[in-house]
Amino acid sequence: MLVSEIVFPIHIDKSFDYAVPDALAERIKPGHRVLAPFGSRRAEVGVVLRLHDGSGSSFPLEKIKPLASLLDPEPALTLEDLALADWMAKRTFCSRGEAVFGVLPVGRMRPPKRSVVSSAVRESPAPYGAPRPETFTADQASALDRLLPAVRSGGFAPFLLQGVNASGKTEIYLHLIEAALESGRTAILLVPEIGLTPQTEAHLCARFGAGVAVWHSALSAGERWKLWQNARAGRVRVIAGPRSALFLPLPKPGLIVLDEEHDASYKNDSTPRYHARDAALEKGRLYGCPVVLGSATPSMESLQASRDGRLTPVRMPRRVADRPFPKVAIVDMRKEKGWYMSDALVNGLRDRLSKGEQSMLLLNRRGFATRVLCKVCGWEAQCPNCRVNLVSHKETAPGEKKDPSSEELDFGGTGNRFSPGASSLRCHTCDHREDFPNRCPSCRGEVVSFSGRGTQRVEGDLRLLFPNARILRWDRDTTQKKASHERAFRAMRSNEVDIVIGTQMIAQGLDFPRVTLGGVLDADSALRFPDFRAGERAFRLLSQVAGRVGRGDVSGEVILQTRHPDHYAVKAAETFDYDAFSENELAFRREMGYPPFARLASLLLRAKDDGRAEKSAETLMRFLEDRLPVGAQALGPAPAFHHHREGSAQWQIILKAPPDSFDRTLPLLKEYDVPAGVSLTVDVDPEDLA
DNA sequence: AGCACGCCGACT
DNA sequence: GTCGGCGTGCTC
Repeated sequence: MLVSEIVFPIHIDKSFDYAVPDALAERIKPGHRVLAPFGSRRAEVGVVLRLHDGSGSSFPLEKIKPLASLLDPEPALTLEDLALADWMAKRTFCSRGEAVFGVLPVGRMRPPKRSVVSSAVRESPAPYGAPRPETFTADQASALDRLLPAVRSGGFAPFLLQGVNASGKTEIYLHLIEAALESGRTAILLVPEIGLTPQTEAHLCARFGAGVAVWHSALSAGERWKLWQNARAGRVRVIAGPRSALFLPLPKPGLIVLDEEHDASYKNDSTPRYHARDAALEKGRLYGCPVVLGSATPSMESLQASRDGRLTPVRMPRRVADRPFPKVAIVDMRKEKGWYMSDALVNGLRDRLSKGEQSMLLLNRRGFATRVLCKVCGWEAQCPNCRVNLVSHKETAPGEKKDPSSEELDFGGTGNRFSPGASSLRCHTCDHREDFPNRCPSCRGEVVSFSGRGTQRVEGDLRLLFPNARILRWDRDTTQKKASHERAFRAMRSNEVDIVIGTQMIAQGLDFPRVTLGGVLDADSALRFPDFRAGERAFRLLSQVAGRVGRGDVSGEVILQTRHPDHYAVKAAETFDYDAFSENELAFRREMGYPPFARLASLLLRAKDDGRAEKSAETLMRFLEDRLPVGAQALGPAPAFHHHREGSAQWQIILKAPPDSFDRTLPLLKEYDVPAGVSLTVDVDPEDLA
């Protein structure tokens, strides 16, 4: 009897044996998607791991059921993909089934009834594509000398391309992609979640025309399916997209590029919690193709890997056209009396307005006021689920706007008058929403007040300060709709904006040549985060803002407002000195035993009842302490950063072990029985410790 | 992960 | 008296 070993996308680490009907026996292969009866479910999607004659089956053969059907004519996964899933299951501590479906972005989709006929993958090249440059800078030329031979000859080769902002990394990527295509292979370009700018897309289309596809997270199921089919049929030669684009089935991959490799969005935030950087390297190893990690400010992990010889370093230290770095001014806010905008910043804004140049302000908090409280009794608005501060948001009153489709890009004067009636309170952790209270819910007093400042409030202040300026707010609230990113981008490029105020998302990768002033309103916000990566994130944020400024012909200026002007991350950002920063940072990580000199796993125990969660964490702690290999530590248990979340309580244990013993530490968890009513989440190599 | 089976509270 | 809460146990 022919028996197939099937996995399902479920959290148990088991495979299930099914009999293969004779009609399928000839066609079925490992990697095939199948439909099979599973428990009470009539037809569940599973994937074939292997086929055997049944003699090795651990399940009584007389009890096995037959498969219902094959879902696709050909296997959805190659043997290499299955190997990649095996790697992922071990690496991220998930089940094989979860990993298999993790490397299959169309996993549970059913093929449409009518077969998908597809022509061009992508419409005509977009408008502002750059022509292929005739010459390269010296840095670009020497980088290509190192990278091109690896792409042309094929075979696994891992690189770290460290190029300062505006050193011309994108051009290197395009050139390498071209080389991969010329040798008859395909290329994958990974970008951060919000990092695929219309520019990059346009560059790719202009250069490679049809055959370029973009894997958006916003694609509909049908579009995903179609793109996946097109990729496997060989109609896609270049794919660009966020982390899951890595798993599109391009035949003969010849190059994987991971741009902004330091970016936290490469870590998948649900099971399987893989890091696309590690997965890309593993895929390159399995398929035999070069992998290029690019960044202006590499992660400490990749930097250390390049020092250990696990990545080949390639550096581009100079900006194109020897464009000068912007002048960076650090403003010590402890010496500023009064307002959150320093005189230097206000004067800078006024100056750019008079010259018709653009300014960009960064504040890492959206909404209006970050805290809402009662001045009489001290009550403070908190999320009922998460017990974190609720943030007030001004809502657009119905009827206030004539054209609802343009409401998120509002250049009109809504003013700064705060009207509680048109406000809501929102939880930024779980998205709980409620109305702004007219009276204090606790003491019925009328003086409900607010403090702290988000982008919405700054936007209002700017409108009061500069009534004639065209101001654009750019954050998650204003870019919820599909086209709004693109529209904001075009508004900036076509000079319809004088001042843009936004969160993180404006600091990344965008190229606005007219911006000559950058301001970071609160440079310390990243430093305050209780995490060992706080310094790294702060330095990167500051240098990213600086990198957005002065990209045109006019040189730029950056103002960093801080209360820690002497912090090494701030000092290093002042002089664009990644090397100085990373020396300090690596020394700190080594001393404290943090990554990259150790590996971490965050263990989260969650239960309805706080006491039960705590107790189970203590039990797990004792279990681990009795079994940990030398050098490994378990820290905690402590209330998790988000102690209360969606009605449950969470306790956390941090596992910490030197890289060589980490792999022996993790499997201990398999032997631990999680008590009833408690759930254990394991996040290996967490990007943040929450 | 789902989904069914199985034992205790507030409603027609 | 039922409808339904979610604890727990199983899926080839």
